[in-house]
Amino acid sequence: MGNSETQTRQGGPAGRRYQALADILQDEIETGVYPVGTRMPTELELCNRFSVSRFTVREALRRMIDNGMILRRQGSGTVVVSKNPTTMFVQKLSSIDELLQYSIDTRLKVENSASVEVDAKTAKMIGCDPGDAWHRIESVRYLDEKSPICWSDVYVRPEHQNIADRIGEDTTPVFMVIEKEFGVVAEEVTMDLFAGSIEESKAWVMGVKPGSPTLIIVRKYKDKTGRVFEVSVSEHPAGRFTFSIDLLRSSNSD
Amino acid sequence: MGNSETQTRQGGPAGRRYQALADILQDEIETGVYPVGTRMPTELELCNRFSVSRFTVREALRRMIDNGMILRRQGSGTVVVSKNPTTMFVQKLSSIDELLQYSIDTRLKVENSASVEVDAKTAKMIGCDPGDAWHRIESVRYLDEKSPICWSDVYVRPEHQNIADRIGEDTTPVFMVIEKEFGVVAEEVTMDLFAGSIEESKAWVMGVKPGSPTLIIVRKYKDKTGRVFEVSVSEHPAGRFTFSIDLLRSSNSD
DNA sequence: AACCTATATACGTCCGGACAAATATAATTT
DNA sequence: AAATTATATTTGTCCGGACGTATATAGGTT
Repeated sequence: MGNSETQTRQGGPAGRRYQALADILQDEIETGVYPVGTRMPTELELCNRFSVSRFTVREALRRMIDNGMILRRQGSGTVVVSKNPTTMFVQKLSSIDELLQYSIDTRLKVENSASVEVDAKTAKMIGCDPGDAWHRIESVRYLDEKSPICWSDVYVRPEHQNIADRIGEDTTPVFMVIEKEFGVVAEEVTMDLFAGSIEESKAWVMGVKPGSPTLIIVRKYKDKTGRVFEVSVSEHPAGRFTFSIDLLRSSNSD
Repeated sequence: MGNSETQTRQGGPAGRRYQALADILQDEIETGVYPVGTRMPTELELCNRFSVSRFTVREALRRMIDNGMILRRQGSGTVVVSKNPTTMFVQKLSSIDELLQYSIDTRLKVENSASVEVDAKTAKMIGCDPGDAWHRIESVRYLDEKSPICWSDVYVRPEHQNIADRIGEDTTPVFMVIEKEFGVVAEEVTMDLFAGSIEESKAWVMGVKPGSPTLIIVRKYKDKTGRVFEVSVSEHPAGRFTFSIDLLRSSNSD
């Protein structure tokens, strides 16, 4: 990268200099020049070695941050945290509806609402201890009057139990009602999807044969302290519902 | 932002100037000063209006890009694409394994490999026209010798059919073999999950009763032109497999 | 040895300037 | 009017410099 006279990139490979540098550094990490856990050269050292400005170095490192290969801390330095670029694919959810994957005109109808002590089986499914006190709202989600999509058991904390009255009023998701009403914010949502058989009581409501296949989705909503403030267990009889995910290769242009 | 004398941030609110600017601009977008679909002021105009350098403006706009509010194109300008910061929840897949959700020590065993013309039912499932020519690789994924996890039908383009020999050699995912072998790159992956009943022939191999519930996952791999170059249909008998998604509220400060 | 302090180090923020590359616009030609 | 060309506009890349702020290190104190 001879840069004696000016910086006019004449003769250069039409390339982004920082990208070329990022490629080199990534390669050096992969080949073990900078092992994971160790510290990389400082910005100034990289500037001197490659005869580029700090801007170029920082731009290169910025990309490597996005790729999850390095981690930087002011005053400390740059640490290698991964040998190969991570976050290959990214899913972006642009709205709550995409998260829940229901069109806004579906509606919950509450079948039952009561405080319960969860049994062992449920405790395992929703990820709490047996005997914990939760308020369970049993409901059915309808597309229209005659078309039940899924059975949904919503578990909320006892102190939030009065939100049960609000369910079905409009199409607002339950966790958003809690957010608005009690000020908690869902910082993390985990979803588990697996297949199962529908039990007799629910099968009757859903209009399918007992034991027929269902897609079970367990959603756990956590606030920033990591405390789960809502768990929902939805059972979708086969053919009623498809869960779709669209993953795009992250545009970090490796 | 009175900045008449110098840039030495003396008296300044200890603040990141670009962040303050980003906040202002985001607020102006939300309040309709720059409606969605219209073009925002140029960098130079923002520099003048706020008496900051281009660096600061670009840094602010960069954050708004990450938030999905604006879109920029060289030579063209900056367009508002969203009123409020989108991507409320972001899923990051740190590796291919997370995408496939199998630990690296699972292994595919090919049961059958042949060119087929897809029938109507399969065509609908994998999203192509009936009669289209694909090469189908039927296989079973094992955790160890005795533990089948799922049945997997992998459809690849006829011109890629010879990769069938490579499956099972190591634990590399099929689409990565195609990527490496033929140079195509998966730019987008869509996944559909739903419940179904396992058919008799597969049930026998998987060691479950015919008609028992399964989690069916259909994965479509597209290159950058949008052409699907691989479709895999995996059937996981109930109890064998859980698909987990972890969504984090995107940390774009706001 | 444990604690505090001064210093050096390294990343973060911000400026001004310059040229490159892509796009849009205006002018010209056909 | 349509197509082509020239020009202006706008973002992208890159430089050198300056100072702020957080962290680590070395030194001194208790």
